[in-house]
Amino acid sequence: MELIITEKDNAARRIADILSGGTYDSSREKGVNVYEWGGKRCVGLSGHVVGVDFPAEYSDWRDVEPVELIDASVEKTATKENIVATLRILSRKATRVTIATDYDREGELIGKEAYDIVRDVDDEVPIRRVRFSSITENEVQSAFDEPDDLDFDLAAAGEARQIIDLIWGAALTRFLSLSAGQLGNDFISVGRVQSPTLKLIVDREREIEAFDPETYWELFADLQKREGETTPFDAQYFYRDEDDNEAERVWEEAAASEVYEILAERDSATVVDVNRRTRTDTPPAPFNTTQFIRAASAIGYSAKRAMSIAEDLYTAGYITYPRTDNTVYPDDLDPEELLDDFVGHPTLGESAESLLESDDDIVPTEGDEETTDHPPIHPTGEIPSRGGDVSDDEWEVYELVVRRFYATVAEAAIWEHLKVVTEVDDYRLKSNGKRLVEAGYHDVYPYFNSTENFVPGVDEGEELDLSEVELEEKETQPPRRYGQSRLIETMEDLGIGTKSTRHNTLEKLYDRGYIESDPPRPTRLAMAVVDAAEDYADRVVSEEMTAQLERDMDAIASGEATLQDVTDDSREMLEDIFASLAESREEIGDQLRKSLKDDKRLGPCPDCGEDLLVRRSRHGSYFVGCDGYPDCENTLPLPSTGKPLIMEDECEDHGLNEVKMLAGRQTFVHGCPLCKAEDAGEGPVLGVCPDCGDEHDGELAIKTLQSGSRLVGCTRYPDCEYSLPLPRRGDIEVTDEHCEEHDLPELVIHSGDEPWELGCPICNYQEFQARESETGSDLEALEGVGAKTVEKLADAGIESLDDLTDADPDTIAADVDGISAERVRSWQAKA
DNA sequence: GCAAGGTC
Repeated sequence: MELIITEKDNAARRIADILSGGTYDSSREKGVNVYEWGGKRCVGLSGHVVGVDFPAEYSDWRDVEPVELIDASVEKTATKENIVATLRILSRKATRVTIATDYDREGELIGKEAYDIVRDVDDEVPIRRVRFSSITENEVQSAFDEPDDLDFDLAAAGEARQIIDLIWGAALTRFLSLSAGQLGNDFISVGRVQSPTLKLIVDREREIEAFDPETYWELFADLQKREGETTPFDAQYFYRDEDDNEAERVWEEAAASEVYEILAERDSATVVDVNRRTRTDTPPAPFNTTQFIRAASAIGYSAKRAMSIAEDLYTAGYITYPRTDNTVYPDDLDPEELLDDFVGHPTLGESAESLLESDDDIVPTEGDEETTDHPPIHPTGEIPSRGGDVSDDEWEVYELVVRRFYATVAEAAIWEHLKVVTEVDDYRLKSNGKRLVEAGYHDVYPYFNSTENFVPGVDEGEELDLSEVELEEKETQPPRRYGQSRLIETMEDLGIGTKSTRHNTLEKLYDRGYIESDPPRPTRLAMAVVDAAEDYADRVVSEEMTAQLERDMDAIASGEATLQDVTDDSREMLEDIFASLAESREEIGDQLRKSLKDDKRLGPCPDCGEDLLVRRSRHGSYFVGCDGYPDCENTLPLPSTGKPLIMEDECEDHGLNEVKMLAGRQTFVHGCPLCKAEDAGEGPVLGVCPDCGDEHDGELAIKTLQSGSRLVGCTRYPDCEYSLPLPRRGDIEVTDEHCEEHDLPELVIHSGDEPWELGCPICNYQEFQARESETGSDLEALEGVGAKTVEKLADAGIESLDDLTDADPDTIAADVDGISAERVRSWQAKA
């Protein structure tokens, strides 16, 4: 019995299909698919099934000095126990083992992990390795015809990376977290990839903060031919600067006005130069992961969402593997054959047909990167049905992948650029026109900007009408923040992270409270962490650490160095860092704590002048409290939905930062909490609060929230969160009748023609609850939905079955971890 | 409860 081991289930199934000619049987062993045919079994791992970690005695952060981690042993433990167990069982029956993991460094390491598991069971069975860069009949067959051995040096290079990342990451993360007293969920993390990425964002923010805008002026006018093509076109004033370059910006107002006065007086300009040239606009290269994310982001998908959709499309068999560095199609991809699959399709067919009609041979474009891992992302030829197999969003991303493939086999586009220079007295104007002469690939790939800019044909010496002269005052702008896809591209350029992890790294920075919003903006904590790292552990925020590691890994892979050499050197370097870090522990901790507080600061407390901070109550709800507490007890409420984000805008009346509530698609701007509190106001007091009245004299009052909805709540909110619901509409009348049981006035609601008696608000609520529990309605009633899921959904703004049925499953899946669009759809069907 | 790298 031969056992074939692949990196993932999907690959296992496809290899079984190819090698068995479609005759394999599949079964499940401990939840793992096993494919079997004629004396062979094939099983897929799930990437790494073992991971590195320190022994258990190092696990309590408070018991261990971070520096001790440097020399702690590093163990491998199973992280996917069912797969490891299955592998052990299958190995016992194997007479030969073939490792068929992905053809890259990490694949070699994953293969070595499988090798160790097999060897642990059987130290004799022959183990061989096959390598192929795409799972196609030809590649797989020839790989199995010429098997090779596992490359232990290459795997060791990967292991060195694991060890170095763990030791540096864990030791420095624990050091910073301990120094700032941030244990538990809010630890302060550092790592070889996340920290240089964070530094990119922080450095840009520093530039923005240091930016000093300068005023300048630009002049524009309209020109028009006197006969023929008389549509007006734009012209802009320019001059020659000291270096004899063309410049449009005028830095002195007086100079700008002088030009303006002259131009405004004149009504004609003379053409002094006409320059026409054509430019070839070559079609884009095939998609690797980074370029795919970039293109998807241009049509409105976040990196996370784009990858999640791509993974779904891949799993369903519509596109190839979405994690790849490769931008060169493999030889066995036949573009004509793939185009043929789309012929006749109602929306994708026409483009494919036009490409097939071309007389020239189809030669796909190539990017700079050619790797052995996987082919560039392209459609498989299996076409999903829109609205049936895939949602609208998934279709949009699928179409992008299809059209990108079209673009790579399409003709270049041709542009004609026309530059016209005109003269008015001594002043010059220029007009830049561009026209798409041959649309080429733009016809099949409409995602790039192909707008034309009209400038008519003119002759030198021709007189043109001049009108609409305008002088515009402008300011130089600070550099723009990096967008998510720009960050991922920059990471790739710097060589940090991998195709599979870059987008996750950004998510991690969000989770750790280092960045907020989109495009990401760093928090004060992020700036303090980068500051501290720059001062004491510069390596960990520099891309140079990865560059050095890559060199070291190459040395291990080529046999010039050993894993031991490299990890020893790295440990020594970290020892040095800790030597200087130790003395500054308190100073660093102070700085981090201060920035943590800065991230919560809204502005001055109107009562005492200390800082108002966003805080969290014991019950988990957010509110605004004073830093002067307990001397100052000033508090302000925040809405109960979502997580507060402090915005840059400040309230003019109170000098407080405005607050935005992040709740997935129900995200909204709350504004200045003090303004809101003043607007909302408290209505009449009804009676004693049943929760805290005895102890703290809390009273129940009718309150109007910023959303316009009303409730009966305790005057001591947020310290006391007791509340009762009130109807959305109608005027509330407080009657003289009192409920004997609760000693509260009965309420009457006036809306429409008939007033209705709500009665005592407590009785009313109890009756409501009784009805609720009878019908057993709402989210928890759904099968497979527990309290935890309800909580997750609430964070995304889904609080009832009604919300759920109205929501878009894909958006929910993108917003909430661990909930798939598929699951949401099944709930919607049941609801 | 630390990293980064696979994969879902």
